[in-house]
Amino acid sequence: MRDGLYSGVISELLLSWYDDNARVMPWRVGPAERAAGQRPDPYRIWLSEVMLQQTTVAAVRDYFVKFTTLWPTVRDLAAAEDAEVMGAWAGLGYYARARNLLKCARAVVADHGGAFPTSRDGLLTLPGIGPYTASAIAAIAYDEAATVVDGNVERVMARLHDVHTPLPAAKPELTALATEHTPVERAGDYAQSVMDLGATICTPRNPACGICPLRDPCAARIAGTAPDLPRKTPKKLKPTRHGIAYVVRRDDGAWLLETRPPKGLLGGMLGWPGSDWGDDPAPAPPLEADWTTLPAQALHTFTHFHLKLTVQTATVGPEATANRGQFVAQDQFQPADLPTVMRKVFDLTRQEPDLWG
DNA sequence: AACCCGTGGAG
DNA sequence: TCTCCAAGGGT
Repeated sequence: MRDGLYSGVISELLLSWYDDNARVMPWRVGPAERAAGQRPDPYRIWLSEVMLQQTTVAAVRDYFVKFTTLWPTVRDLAAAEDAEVMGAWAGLGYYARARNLLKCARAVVADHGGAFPTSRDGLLTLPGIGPYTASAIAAIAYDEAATVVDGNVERVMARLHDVHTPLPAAKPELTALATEHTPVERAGDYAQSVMDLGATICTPRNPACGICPLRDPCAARIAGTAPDLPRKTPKKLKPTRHGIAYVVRRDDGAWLLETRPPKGLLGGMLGWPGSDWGDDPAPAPPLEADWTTLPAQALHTFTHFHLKLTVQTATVGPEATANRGQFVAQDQFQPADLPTVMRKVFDLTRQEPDLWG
């Protein structure tokens, strides 16, 4: 072991800290329930871990409660309609997760008798479960000594060992270090302890080294480099794309909406018909109408580009037919089912009091 | 391997 | 305001 940091020392410090400081979350089994012999439900662990991919605990909490209330078991989820699940996921982002969530639930029911595989390798075969999530479920739900490597673990390892290699090149090195520290016993608690530490003490900015359980062995704290680690290769700047969104309302109150193609950006989600998004896309109105252009644009930033959407509106008669999408009755449309950029478009139309007559 | 894929909060 | 970024996976 490099740096003289024996794995047992680190995991013991972290587990001891975790026993007193574990955060309370709806998907966690607390100490009292654990003492009573209760084990984590693999379905709930899986659901929480998928929701937590690149997403904060605060953002996930309400969605987790909603999903487990609507669908208490993996069989319930597997039997749900696609549109129901996509609508329930709306607002949480990274919608491929929701598509894979359904695929995975249905695979668990169809191919595994309704029970999740109990090993990391078995979990890895399922859609939406990658190296991190497979390790997390195996460790937390089944006590397998799998090593969990997420952004928190990478940051803690980079600081503990003062690794200056920038990410993502440093990933193999940080993974190896994390593996050396993973204990055979309580691997699930250990994994959660590192992630809790990263979320509350070993934070990206202004780490609280003074109260850190690893302050003594931490090489970066000793070197004074902790706030600057991990280093990262600079990322590209985001271009700005433009587009037109068309909001059509029929006399009877119905809205013209479309389900977007199943792959790519916002795949499978509900949205307003529109042009392509690019440098100067061609207009693509879904029907012939007397269009009104709203004074304000909808502004939204995705992972890799900014978007400025011009919003055009029209009211049409009962006989109107569109070349795209379908009319949805007023009482069957809920703005909460829209991804955020589409909800912003909707909100802009609500700011025009005289718009719909 | 590099790129694609959302969102809201923190500073 | 703007940048960073959070319990990544798929392709």
